Amino acid sequence: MDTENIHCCGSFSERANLDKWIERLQSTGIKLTAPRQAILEYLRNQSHPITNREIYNGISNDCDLASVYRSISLFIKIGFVQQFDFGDGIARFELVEPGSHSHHHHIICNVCSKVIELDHCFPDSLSETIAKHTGFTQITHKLEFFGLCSNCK
Amino acid sequence: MDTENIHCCGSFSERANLDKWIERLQSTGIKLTAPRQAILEYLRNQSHPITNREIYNGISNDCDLASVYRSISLFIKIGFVQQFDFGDGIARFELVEPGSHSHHHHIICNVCSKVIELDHCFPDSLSETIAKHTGFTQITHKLEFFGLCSNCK
DNA sequence: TTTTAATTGCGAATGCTTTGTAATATGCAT
DNA sequence: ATGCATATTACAAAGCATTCGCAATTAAAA
Repeated sequence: MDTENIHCCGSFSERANLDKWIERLQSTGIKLTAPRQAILEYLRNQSHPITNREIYNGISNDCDLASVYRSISLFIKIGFVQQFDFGDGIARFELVEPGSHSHHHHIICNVCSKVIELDHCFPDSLSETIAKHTGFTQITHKLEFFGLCSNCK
Repeated sequence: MDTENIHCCGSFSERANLDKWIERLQSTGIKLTAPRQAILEYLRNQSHPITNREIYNGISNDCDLASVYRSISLFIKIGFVQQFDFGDGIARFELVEPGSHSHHHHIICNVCSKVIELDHCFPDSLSETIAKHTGFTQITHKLEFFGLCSNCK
């Protein structure tokens, strides 16, 4: 067992943070189950998008893989989780911290798959131009960057 | 059968255009086979990215599905074809017209899946900023827009 | 025409994801 | 606390895009 994790998960503020997620979950009317708690807690400790299988491996005996898929779908539906696509055919997921600036993108190294979170994005005027030009409304976008990280160049 | 296609495929300039692709293919040293010709010709008549299965259905008895996958991979490797990802887990492909402005994106209707090609993109300065900020080099990006088209709104 | 190597078709396998179902656990009312 | 109605789970199997192995075929060079 890993002392860093003992410290991390045992601290007061971290525990309080998890409780907030549990409260939010219960306020939606859906049931609080052991798998959902385990998944939320595991997601909370990640700094990059992770796959369903990574979640499953991370919480191992606590939950079946199919239940991870179902829980994640549910979390997306209620806005707890955001899906990202790094172009390798495997969906990745990240917790959406309430109140934070959740809109962001990533840059992924083509060689070692290192991921860095980005706050950068293009100005809204681009979407507005596209709206005018195409007649589309409620425009969203998926944007990810790729390249060679400083270690692999 | 569709008169528009008869006109399109039978015209002199269109035939010349196909011949150009065949010449380019042969100049790379790889073999000119019936499946590859059929796939190139089918791709040439599309105005939006299409899936491997759509190609297979479009050329039907001329080629096995596995060969479509293999040919498309090859075409990507030699720069004839570009891959796009619309977020539904099915890869889509488009012919790269030589000499044309090939870098572009799409906007896809969330309801009816209508696709419109876009020339719009953000300025290079964004990638440069990200390069400075992350230390990454050779930065590329994947960008697609989503929304409600004028028919579905 | 012969030769050689690339390419194909076919079937099977892979890997991510979804679904059906009987058993179980949750939240609520009592 | 206890029982009930229902959501949720584990497990197994299926679905679907994609890849792979291999013998038969075909294109291009000799």
